[in-house]
Amino acid sequence: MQATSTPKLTLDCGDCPIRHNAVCARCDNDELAELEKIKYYRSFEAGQTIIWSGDEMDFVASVVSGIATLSQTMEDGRTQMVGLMLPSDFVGRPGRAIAPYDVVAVSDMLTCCFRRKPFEELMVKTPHVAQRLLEMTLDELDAAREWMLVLGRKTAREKIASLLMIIARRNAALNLTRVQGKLEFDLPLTREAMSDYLGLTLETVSRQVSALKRDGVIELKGKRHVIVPDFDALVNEAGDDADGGLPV
Amino acid sequence: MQATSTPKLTLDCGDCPIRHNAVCARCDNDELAELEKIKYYRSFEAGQTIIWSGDEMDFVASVVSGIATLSQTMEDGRTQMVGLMLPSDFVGRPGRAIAPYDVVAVSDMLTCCFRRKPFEELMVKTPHVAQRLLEMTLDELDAAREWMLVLGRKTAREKIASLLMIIARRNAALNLTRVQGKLEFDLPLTREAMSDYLGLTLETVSRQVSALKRDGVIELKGKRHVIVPDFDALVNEAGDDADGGLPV
DNA sequence: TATCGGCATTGACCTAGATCAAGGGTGCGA
DNA sequence: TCGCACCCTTGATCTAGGTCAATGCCGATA
Repeated sequence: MQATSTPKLTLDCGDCPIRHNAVCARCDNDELAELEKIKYYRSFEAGQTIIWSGDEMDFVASVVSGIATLSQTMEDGRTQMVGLMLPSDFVGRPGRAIAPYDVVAVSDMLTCCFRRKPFEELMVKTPHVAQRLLEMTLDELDAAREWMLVLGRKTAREKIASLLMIIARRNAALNLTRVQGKLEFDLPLTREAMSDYLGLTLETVSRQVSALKRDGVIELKGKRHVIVPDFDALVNEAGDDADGGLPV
Repeated sequence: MQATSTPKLTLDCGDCPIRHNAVCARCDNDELAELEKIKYYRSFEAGQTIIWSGDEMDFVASVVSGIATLSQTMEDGRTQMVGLMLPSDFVGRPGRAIAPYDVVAVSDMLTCCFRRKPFEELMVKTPHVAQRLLEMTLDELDAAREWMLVLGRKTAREKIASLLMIIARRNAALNLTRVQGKLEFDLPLTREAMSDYLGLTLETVSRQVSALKRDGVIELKGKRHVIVPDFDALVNEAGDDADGGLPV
């Protein structure tokens, strides 16, 4: 966050950090050139709401860097996070104009955007985009179903362990490190955001984090930096069998 | 279930009840002919497990008639339903050989199957299949996220009401009737299956169904036939705002 | 017509997690 | 350096829903 005004953002697709994971992953050079024509970058600050549920949404976007959350809120204020959007994840849906969730930037973010209509037209012409989007959507569906088990059947302690596991895994994926033995990472979420993801209260989150720490499953440096001495022990606490389900 | 032995099952795609909703919905006649070449029908009896989680799965399928559930089970036996597959829904995933969930026939079922490899090859050639599958997958992702709110934040009573709402909606969709005012339908699920879907115990399901009945939100004929005198009242009990989120 | 097995209901009691309430850091702007 | 906003933690208490247990209701089988 060194600049408060938004600088002109440009990036050659060839140099893009998410080139090989995002919707454009399968594109050849010609297709990439087509995308390049209609893309534009947009940045958001930590805490900023990118889209409100119910708003018209005239673009779709790939997360280039930073983290966003998708969440639903009931009239009485109960809220449930339904997605954690990390670099290369795709926000928005071709063919839909109204956003069904709030999208909030949790950290400072950079997104690669496409106006919806041109993107939809382009999808018809470039099958590799549609193919990749299908693959990504199927992965997200798996992740959502995995999360249904967490929400529906796991205890508070298991829920916390499950969340830490997922964050550790994704972190490892970004850094291309193995997830086993000792590892550490920063928690990108406040206790409240964690509670919204897990269907708990923030007090319960706090208590269970303390409990895991007391039991030596994790160590904390400050509030947000987590050290996991033994990843297998954490997986065990999550109640998953050894393979840990889908590597999200 | 008049025949216990499986008769030779054939059906012309033109006469298929799910022709305009399934993965083949967008196909033109040529594409349909391609599909017709590789399709085969398979029927299952109520209660039969179609696929075990972890099993090799060499086919994908559309549900033609009947109902199936997708569910995950933890080692200690806790189980969570993660999907309810109704006519026109698609089971299996192109590009994946191992089933991640148990798939169980809840009623007698008929499915239209394709061996996985030929189907994957066909998907490359017939973009309309891939397009439709993307659309269906996006819808399922929305439904899964909607369900995350139910599992994470709703009370037992709201959960039951939400489930009844969804079943009523889907039933209406099949019969092409409006969902408003008075309506009735059969519950396709046992109390236990309902509890697996809702992340509750079967006792709680039973109690809350009784409570909704006592309060006049629903009436029961037998254990499984539900009459909803006023759909809006039910929606209200589900805690959803008037529009009720995504029409699944 | 007895009885058996699979569902469903209902009651009594218990507990995990929610709720209410009181501090405890820590960083930042004045 | 003060003080104010945010987070976060911890304690005391309450309650929704789980657990355990008994019973009811059918439809199927003999």
